[in-house]
Amino acid sequence: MRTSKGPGLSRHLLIETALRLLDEVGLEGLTVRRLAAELGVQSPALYWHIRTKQELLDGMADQIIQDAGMGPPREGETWQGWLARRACAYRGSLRAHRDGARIVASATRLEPATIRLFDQELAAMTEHGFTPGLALRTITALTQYVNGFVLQEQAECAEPAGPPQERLAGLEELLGDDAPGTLIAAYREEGGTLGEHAFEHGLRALIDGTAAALARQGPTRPT
Amino acid sequence: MRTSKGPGLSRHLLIETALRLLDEVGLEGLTVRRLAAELGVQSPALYWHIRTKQELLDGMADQIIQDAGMGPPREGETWQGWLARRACAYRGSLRAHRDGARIVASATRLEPATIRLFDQELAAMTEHGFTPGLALRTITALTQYVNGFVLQEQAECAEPAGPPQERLAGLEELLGDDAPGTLIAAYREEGGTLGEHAFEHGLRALIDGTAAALARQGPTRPT
DNA sequence: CCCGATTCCTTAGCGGTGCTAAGGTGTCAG
DNA sequence: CTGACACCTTAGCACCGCTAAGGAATCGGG
Repeated sequence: MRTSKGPGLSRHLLIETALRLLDEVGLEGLTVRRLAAELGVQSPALYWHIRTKQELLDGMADQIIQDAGMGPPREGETWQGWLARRACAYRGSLRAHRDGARIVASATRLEPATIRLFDQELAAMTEHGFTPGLALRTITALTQYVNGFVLQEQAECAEPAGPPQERLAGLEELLGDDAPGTLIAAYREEGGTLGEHAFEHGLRALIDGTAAALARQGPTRPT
Repeated sequence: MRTSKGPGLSRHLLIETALRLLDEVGLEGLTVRRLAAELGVQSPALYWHIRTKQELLDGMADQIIQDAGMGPPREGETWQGWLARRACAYRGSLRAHRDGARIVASATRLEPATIRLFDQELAAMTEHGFTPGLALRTITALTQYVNGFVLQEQAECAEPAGPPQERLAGLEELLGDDAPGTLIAAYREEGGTLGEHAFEHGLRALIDGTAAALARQGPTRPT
């Protein structure tokens, strides 16, 4: 399989290939042997570049987070606009790979570079009047919200049932015919189960609520 | 091990025992063989009562959710107070079992009874002026927020590092000494990483933001 | 130029996993 | 008494993450 000399493999190549393979076979199908085959190599070869499979998953999670292209707000951007853009970019990055949210949620340790980026974001928020603690609480809440949301999104579309109509039909016979069926009405009102509407609702609520908390804590150094 | 006659096993007993075992050995240690041993039985015996391990996990998730004791608001309770109480109860139920959030997040299907309860909650919200869609968006956002939050909480306390101090020391050498270190300041300001403060921040923000959305959508039938 | 050290991959295999096939044993209806 | 059924056992398959040991290639120092 391999053509010439040189190291051939590398930690980064493992992560890149694993992310590509993930889209094909999903998290359950992503085994060390399968990844090795994809790289034209025997499975123990991978353990020269990673200590454990979890370390590979951590690397994949870090890559997904980095790919979101987050970071401090741009010049002239309000913190509200920045947080919204950041959350959407993060969600997009999670959704860019099959089971992306599960990968990130299962990560145990992130790269120092990622944590430093994180730190810069917090620092930027303090310049907008945030206390360090409030800044941390805010992005923690936002991050966990996005994680949970995409986790659910990807869990649903992984099920065999065709998302839009079949699920609704199943619901109708589930709830008694005489039941109020508010869930069904809600499904009809929304497009599918969740979707953009639900995400933006929670996102806007979190940001607006944070603005209120910011005003509450102490309107020092407004920007 | 088993003493007498009778079926001995049952789907419900499997789930109950699995939840107890989960607290001992964690999700990684929860294997079919281990659970069978706990029940004094050979592992294939379990497959008479469940079709697959995933079905067992689904049952466990459903049990965890049921144990939260959710449901429509009490008499005289504001919907804000109800949502807050509900979210806290849900979080408590997730945290009541080791890896509880991971169990619920990995669930693919819930019992009809649980979905009906869900439907009743939505119906109650419409009586407070919510549109079915807004009601669904709201509890979806809240649920996903709690899921993500507890997932992170339980992922952290599972790590070997002593949560309070060691983590902080590790951070200090991670970020350069000359860096602003807003993260460190935030950690100091908060107790630990996350905790009650951060959870309540997001919770309050979501509820307040929902109130704004409710007022925005149409102040019909206020209560 | 040779030779030991180092890097990177191979073959073989261990203990474990979820799950299935086939067979036994008890209970109970006819 | 007997057949049917519910429930559990023994045996084992295919796969998993990971380790031990060794071989081939490369490279720096004498």
